[in-house]
Amino acid sequence: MDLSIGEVAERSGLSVHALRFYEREGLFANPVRRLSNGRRVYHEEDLEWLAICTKLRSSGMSLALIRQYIELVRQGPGNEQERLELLRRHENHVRAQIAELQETLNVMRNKVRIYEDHVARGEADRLWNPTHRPTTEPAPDQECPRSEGA
Amino acid sequence: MDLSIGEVAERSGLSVHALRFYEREGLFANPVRRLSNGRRVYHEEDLEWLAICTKLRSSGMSLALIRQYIELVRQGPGNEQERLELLRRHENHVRAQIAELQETLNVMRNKVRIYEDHVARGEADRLWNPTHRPTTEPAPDQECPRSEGA
DNA sequence: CTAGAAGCTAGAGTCATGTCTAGATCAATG
DNA sequence: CATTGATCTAGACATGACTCTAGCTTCTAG
Repeated sequence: MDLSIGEVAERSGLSVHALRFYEREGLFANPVRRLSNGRRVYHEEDLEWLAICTKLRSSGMSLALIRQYIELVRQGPGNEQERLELLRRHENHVRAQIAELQETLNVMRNKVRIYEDHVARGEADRLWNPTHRPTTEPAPDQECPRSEGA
Repeated sequence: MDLSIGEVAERSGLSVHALRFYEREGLFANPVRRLSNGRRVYHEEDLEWLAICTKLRSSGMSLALIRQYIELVRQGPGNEQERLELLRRHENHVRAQIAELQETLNVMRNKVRIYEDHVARGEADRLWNPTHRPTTEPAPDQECPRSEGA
């Protein structure tokens, strides 16, 4: 079952532009074939790959890394070790991302509130006690207040 | 305790360029003050904010969104509802990211192997049975093979 | 007083990841 | 046969988030 670039675009969710771009970037395992009139022909396996590809992309794998991987695939059997290592590295990367995101959630829950209190108190402080700044310089090099100054 | 831009850069992990850039982009709650000689003065609370900021960034919050948030903070109390909503939206975004990353891990575990099998079989197929392609056109418009052709 | 480090501004450059345009070809249709 | 729509190529443009440069000032140490 042959597929045109338009069909692949529709089914993969990528634009035809992106598909041509991916091809230029060498992201297809099998170089995309052409009809005698120059038009690209895709097959189901390309869609499968694009689905994986999109998933990897959305997890933050760069096109450069995906290309590295697909280059190994293109070289054929024998380098499974390297492929695995590459994927493992990304897997670790993904795990780290997840951990960091979890932490960000905590930050958002706690720290942001605390920070807002800081700001609120800071504002109040400045409103009521504008003399708490000068520390580095005696007199002429004090900070010039911006909005409150004039 | 006043801090120069260099000190803040060192302690925040951001470059001095980035700090000036962030300022231009309006990412500081309190506009950065200057000494009479024009140099920026930062304080501990700026470092705290930058820490949060960096966390939000690393979780994929865009500078634009961070700016929206900090603008609400700048407007002072009264819009806590909006701030919360903004953070909640990002929180959901982060959750979605985590879910997607988990799924990506599964994909990497399973699908990639399967895909590689496909490719392997596909290659073998083509090597041993080069007649399985022509489907759309009778004869003159068959695909022109690329590497194997010549 | 002078050299070197650190700051300043405005604006140009970079990188990744696409998106869009122009101008041409080709296929199907009224 | 003319139009419409899908495709092609090469290359320009866009965006986000920085990064770097040029040219100048200012601080600090010797």
